[in-house]
Amino acid sequence: MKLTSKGRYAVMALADLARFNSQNPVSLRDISLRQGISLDYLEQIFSKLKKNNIVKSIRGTNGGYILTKNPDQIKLANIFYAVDERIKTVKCKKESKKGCNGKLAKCITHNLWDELESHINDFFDKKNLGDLLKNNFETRISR
Amino acid sequence: MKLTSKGRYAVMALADLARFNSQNPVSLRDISLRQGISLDYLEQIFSKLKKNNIVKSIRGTNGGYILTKNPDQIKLANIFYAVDERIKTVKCKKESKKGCNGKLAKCITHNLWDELESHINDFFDKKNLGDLLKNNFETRISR
DNA sequence: GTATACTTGACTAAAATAGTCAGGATTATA
DNA sequence: TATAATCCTGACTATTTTAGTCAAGTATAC
Repeated sequence: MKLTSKGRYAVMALADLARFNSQNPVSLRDISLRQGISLDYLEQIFSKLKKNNIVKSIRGTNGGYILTKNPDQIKLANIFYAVDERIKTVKCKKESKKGCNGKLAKCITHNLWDELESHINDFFDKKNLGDLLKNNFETRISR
Repeated sequence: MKLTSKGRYAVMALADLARFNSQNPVSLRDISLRQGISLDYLEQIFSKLKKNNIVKSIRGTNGGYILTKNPDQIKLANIFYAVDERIKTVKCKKESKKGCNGKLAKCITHNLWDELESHINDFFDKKNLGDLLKNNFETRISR
């Protein structure tokens, strides 16, 4: 299973982008300062986000990044997928036609992980960037 | 997030134990051979399972391990907890009274991880060893 | 008393993660 | 047209985690 800071950073950065995104591009430098994420690391992450068509870039002075879609249309699952956060539970090493680890049948845990995996994928498939912003706002006004 | 082979091995080994457990203790050597898991590694794992009162041990020749309870009473959540597989999603490093990363508010992803965490915990809380054995049996007769 | 099995703690190799660093390309604007 | 702000790319590295291995026991059945 893999679910690490890279995915979290990606979501944080995109949420930041969505909030300060009013037509004008937002620079990674700004995101870096606001979110406390290393600029160099952000560059790595945004390179992947761009390849996956989640953001587009504008170079040069006053350049930066812009979301390609409405925040409501960007699923968290898409984001994780883009930065290589595969929701992968541990697999049996030598799965073959025979089964797991060369045994006759699938190992007893096999279906279990598959089931968990789809659970988590569903979770992220149902949430989009817009939800996150809305949720955050609600939390803030509720105190 | 952490969900690795150690947890999988623990579940596999305990399922094996449950199947071949007819009053008589089952040795780690047998489990090791049947499941293809290193004996030394199993010893580490069972040391934790014993501390957490999931199995009891019988030393000496013909010794081995026995489940302390009925398989139906052993939740997978208990097993993972025992072997230190915490279902921990990535946390914000410097969470303080102020919030995350020294910012004023909680970071926007904060609630998200909490929510995912309880989702996964629920999943493992609802499943027990007995379910797993039953499920595996059903799978096998259904083909 | 010997083989079988549990017990314990330290050690280690490999992989993954979380960055860092260096250099380059593009563009606004002064 | 020079310069600063950006994006862009790939290689490098330190740290942590994972998945073991190894060694030296102790207890017990036979």
